[in-house]
Amino acid sequence: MMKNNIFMSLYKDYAERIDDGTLPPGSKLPSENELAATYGASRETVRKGLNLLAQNGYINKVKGKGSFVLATGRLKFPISGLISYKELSERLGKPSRTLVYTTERVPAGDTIAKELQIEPEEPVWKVIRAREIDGERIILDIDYLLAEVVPHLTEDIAADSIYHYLEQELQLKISYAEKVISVEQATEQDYRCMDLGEDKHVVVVRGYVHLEDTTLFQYTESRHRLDKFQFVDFARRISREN
Amino acid sequence: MMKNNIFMSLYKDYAERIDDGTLPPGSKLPSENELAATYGASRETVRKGLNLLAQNGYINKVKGKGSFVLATGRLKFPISGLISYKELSERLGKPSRTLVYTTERVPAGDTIAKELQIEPEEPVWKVIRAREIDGERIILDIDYLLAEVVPHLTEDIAADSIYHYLEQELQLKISYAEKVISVEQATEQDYRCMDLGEDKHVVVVRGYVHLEDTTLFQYTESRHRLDKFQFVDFARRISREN
DNA sequence: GAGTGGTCTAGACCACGAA
DNA sequence: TCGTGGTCTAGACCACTCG
Repeated sequence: MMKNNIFMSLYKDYAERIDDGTLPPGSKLPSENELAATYGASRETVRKGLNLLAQNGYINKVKGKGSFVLATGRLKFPISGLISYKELSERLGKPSRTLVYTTERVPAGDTIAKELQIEPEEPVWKVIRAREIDGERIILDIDYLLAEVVPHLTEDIAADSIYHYLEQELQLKISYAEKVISVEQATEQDYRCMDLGEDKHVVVVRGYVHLEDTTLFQYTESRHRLDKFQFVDFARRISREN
Repeated sequence: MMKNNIFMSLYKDYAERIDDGTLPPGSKLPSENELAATYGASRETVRKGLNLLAQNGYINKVKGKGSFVLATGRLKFPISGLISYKELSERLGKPSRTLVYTTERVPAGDTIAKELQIEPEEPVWKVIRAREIDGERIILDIDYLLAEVVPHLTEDIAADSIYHYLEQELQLKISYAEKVISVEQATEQDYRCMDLGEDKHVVVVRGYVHLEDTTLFQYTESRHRLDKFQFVDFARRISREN
């Protein structure tokens, strides 16, 4: 059951030590040769792990000098990338609650069918949840999942973590997602299900989630209150040499 | 002068063919062994190039089947990642113009000194530019660059591309950036320098850009009109084994 | 079973930084 | 010069898909 990738072990070892502050920003990691020795692995394998750390903003590699821990983690508590709300809130460690408004199996309908690229009659699971932080309903998540892929769903699962259920119970392999962030007029539903102030707008994060075989199986609208919305992105520059 | 990385050539070859539609979504790429043969390279080297394509949302790799072109590119015209406005507008192909309001060398001042983690007296270049698309000033970019790193700057450079100047002329190695997206009240300056409608808010993208040696040398505020703002993100799920 | 991608190895040569 | 990371190789074994 355990996965024994050496490079993934190395990645997790160091990601953890950097996250919890054992390795403070500016620290120097052991050289690739040293790591190869301590992990009993080849240098190329060590490099795979280190490159993963670099991509995710944990370290910076400098030719001739070594690998160094970045300070990014300090303000990394918000998030980019493909992560579930449960995983996120666990990292934040803030008092947080999920209110489930809807968990029902319905035909997709024209609008959603277009987003999921299916027929309007096709059955989907429709889940509506509000995320309450510090006593205010800040985020409204509206999820649509292909019923063909996810045959069963309950309010209890929706209240906990749908992703956890999909990956652990159904053994689905979630591969990648496209997200589009924009700002739109608040709807009637937004006013009803969230604690909006006077703002007429909400930030909308649309997510299109795909399985390993590229099946588009989930469409999500995550609607955020303007004043509480924040999105953090870490980006490396691709070399522009000719 | 030319950089001859084999894996980078492969990446650029296929990125281009996917961008321009020569390879439509769903197409199957040659197998890794075939690519190794045609590029006269080892399989590991080919895999480096393919993994880059996968990370950037061009392809999806499936064990036992092959690598396939994703449809993501179709709605990829907006952007995530670390890319200059000039590179972006060239991809979009829309009529676009840059208005330079300010190009001056000044002491950082308290606010900017804090963002750039320097002393308030330290000199910085302050550049203010509006981006006009379809005849409307949609984006207001306010850049601060360490004068110690960038000794000279002109309005002509600001009107063209600062990044191009930094990388090509000054040979600076831009490595990574953190971006934070949020929504804030529009300022007096926003109203003066942009064509805002009735909206009281703007989307603010703060960027902290670092060199290879992790020097923080640029702080940017990119202020966008609500109704024109869009941010696209491609994310792969990190395996959650264990 | 043949073909595919995923992981790993034990070497090699290079470019860069520091002493 | 020596240690560092960057690139590359030629092979190996595995897990998966498909006919």
